[in-house]
Amino acid sequence: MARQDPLPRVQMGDAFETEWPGASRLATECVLNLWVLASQIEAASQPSVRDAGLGSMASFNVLTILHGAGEPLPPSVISERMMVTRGTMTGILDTLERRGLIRVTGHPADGRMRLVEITPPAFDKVIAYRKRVHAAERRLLAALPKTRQAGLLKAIARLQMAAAELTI
Amino acid sequence: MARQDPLPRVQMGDAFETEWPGASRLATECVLNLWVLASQIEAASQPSVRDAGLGSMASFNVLTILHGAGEPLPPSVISERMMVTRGTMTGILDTLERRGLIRVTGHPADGRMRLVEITPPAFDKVIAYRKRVHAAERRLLAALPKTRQAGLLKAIARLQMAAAELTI
DNA sequence: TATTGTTATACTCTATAACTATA
DNA sequence: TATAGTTATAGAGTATAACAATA
Repeated sequence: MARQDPLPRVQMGDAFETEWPGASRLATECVLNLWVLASQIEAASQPSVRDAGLGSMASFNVLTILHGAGEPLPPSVISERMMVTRGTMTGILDTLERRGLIRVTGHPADGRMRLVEITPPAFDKVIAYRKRVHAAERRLLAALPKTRQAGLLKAIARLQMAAAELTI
Repeated sequence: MARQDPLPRVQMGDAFETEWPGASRLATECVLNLWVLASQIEAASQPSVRDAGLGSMASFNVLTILHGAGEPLPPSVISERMMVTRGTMTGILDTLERRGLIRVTGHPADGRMRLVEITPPAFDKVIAYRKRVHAAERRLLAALPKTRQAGLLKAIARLQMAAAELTI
């Protein structure tokens, strides 16, 4: 009787838990293979983001945040959501502006702030690209039955909560 | 009766599937929150890798590959496993050598190749760091009962197989 | 001819620290 | 004083393309 379950990419040896006292083989394999899967998805995304005229992943993240917000945002808000410094954000926004993907204006109420706005061409590109992304997401998750998808999402939600206090 | 299940960080609106024909809300939420979780883990790892004297994430990946291989490897093998070009690998190895974490020697059989070896101090640092990592992995996964952990790993394995052919 | 590694070049992202302008 | 943004500086990682050495 042959094995039917697929094997994860990264597997620890049988002696893992004796070699590493205090470690859990199952936990380590979960984390490592989660990271491998995320890398696979990012590797598939990166070229397509570039080909769609949306620049790099960091640039695309800014556009996604602006698109999701539905309104112009100040750089400080974007830098907080992306967990980068304000200085880093200035550089990313410079790149985006040079490519014509955003427009930066002054804040009407607070002279210290600026407002970042997605341009119409960039908006259209984001729409077109998201169509392809959502279709790809559906194809990918089709590897799991719906009930397993729901279970996966629930597990991820629990891990997100735990990861918020994770220290290494 | 209050809700007990944790909610994922990223949630699509109720109208998602009508706004994006061909999309699956569940699939999109799975992929996005998987990416958020991976980002959380990476954000927690990055400073600790640096503090452990192991440089950046790319440097640490090289050391992990060498540590796991248990023998010196040529740069071309490492660059393939990390999915970066040979030119990029030259730069990463330069950084590692400057920090005294690797040693590079000539290949005894093929004059075109070189062999990259982890240094004893780097080896010790990797051991010490992995102890902490494996303990953190166990703490993180403790958010799920063992049977859920096993189900998660199986789901990840299936998605890895599907992701290998993913095009966006 | 094919492969391995290096170099030159360029770009993006990243952080820290000092600075200006505004609140 | 505190906040928002920019600039200067530095460094890491990334790719492409051309190149030398070796197989």
